[in-house]
Amino acid sequence: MRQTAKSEDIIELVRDAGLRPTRQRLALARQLFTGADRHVTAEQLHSESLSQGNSVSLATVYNTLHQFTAAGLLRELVVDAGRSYFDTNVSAHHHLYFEDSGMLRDVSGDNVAIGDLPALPEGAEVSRIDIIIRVKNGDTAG
Amino acid sequence: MRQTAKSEDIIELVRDAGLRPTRQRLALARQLFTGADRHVTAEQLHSESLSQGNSVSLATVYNTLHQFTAAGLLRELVVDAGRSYFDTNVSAHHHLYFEDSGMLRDVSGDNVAIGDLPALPEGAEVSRIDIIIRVKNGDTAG
DNA sequence: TTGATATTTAGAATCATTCTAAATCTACTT
DNA sequence: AAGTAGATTTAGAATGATTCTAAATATCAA
Repeated sequence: MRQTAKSEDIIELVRDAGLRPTRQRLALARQLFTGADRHVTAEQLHSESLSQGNSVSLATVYNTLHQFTAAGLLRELVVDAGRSYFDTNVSAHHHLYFEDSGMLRDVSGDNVAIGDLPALPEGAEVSRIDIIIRVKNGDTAG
Repeated sequence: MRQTAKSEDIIELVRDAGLRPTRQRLALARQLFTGADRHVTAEQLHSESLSQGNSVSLATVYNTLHQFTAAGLLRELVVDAGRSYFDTNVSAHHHLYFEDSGMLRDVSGDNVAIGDLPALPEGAEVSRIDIIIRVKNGDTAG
């Protein structure tokens, strides 16, 4: 779990990502990187922003999520066709996905072993391995 | 690799799924289940149908893909936000996803070992484990 | 053959996401 | 502190995949 409470730290975080520390980006970074790790959609983050009094457009939320992802601050998760989640935990780990509620929970990467991978074509390189354990019945916050 | 060439077999397949063997469904089943295993999108299957002279609407392609999936004849794959693939191979296996070309290739399930799963909440049950190995650079048909 | 029900279909509707072009900021430079 | 180039934000339009709707058509048991 990440813990970045101080304002200066948030400014640094954004600046280190090569981005100007604008009001919008700082507010979003604060939402994402202060407190426990989270899995959010663009819509969720947007409405959360508005309800906290941080006025920001949905387009900017999308832009920012992608910029943070490109900078390695977030990881994009594809668990559900037609909806992207962003994970603030970028260390090696996998996911439990509760199909009923749409909730996600992290699973330690240690619990899963990848054996021999098939030979990859010339020049190919593994960019990431996603493991999603889909669970039905059972409602748990995540 | 599945091999279901004969017409009677295709009719049986559709009927066993609890569906009426209509012209559209039979043509789609033939495209999907005759020959080697495939990974297709609705759009792909639709345009392939049309170019083979099998007139069918896109809505019916979507309906049919979902009905076949519910019947266990297909498995839906979520590898890319905003685009669903359907896999004719429903046995236990995983996937290599070529990010550049959007191509998929099967990986034997034997090569990947899942260790201790985390404790699931009361009543929860694993419905499926998806493993996607994302590959960049490297163009291979799949 | 007929009627009940399932299926197909065109086109509209939806939903997440991206694009566009104009307005507004940020951070240098004077 | 003012000027300015370039970055950022934004409303609203556009896109693209998918689903919905309601009417037309096909299937099947009797």
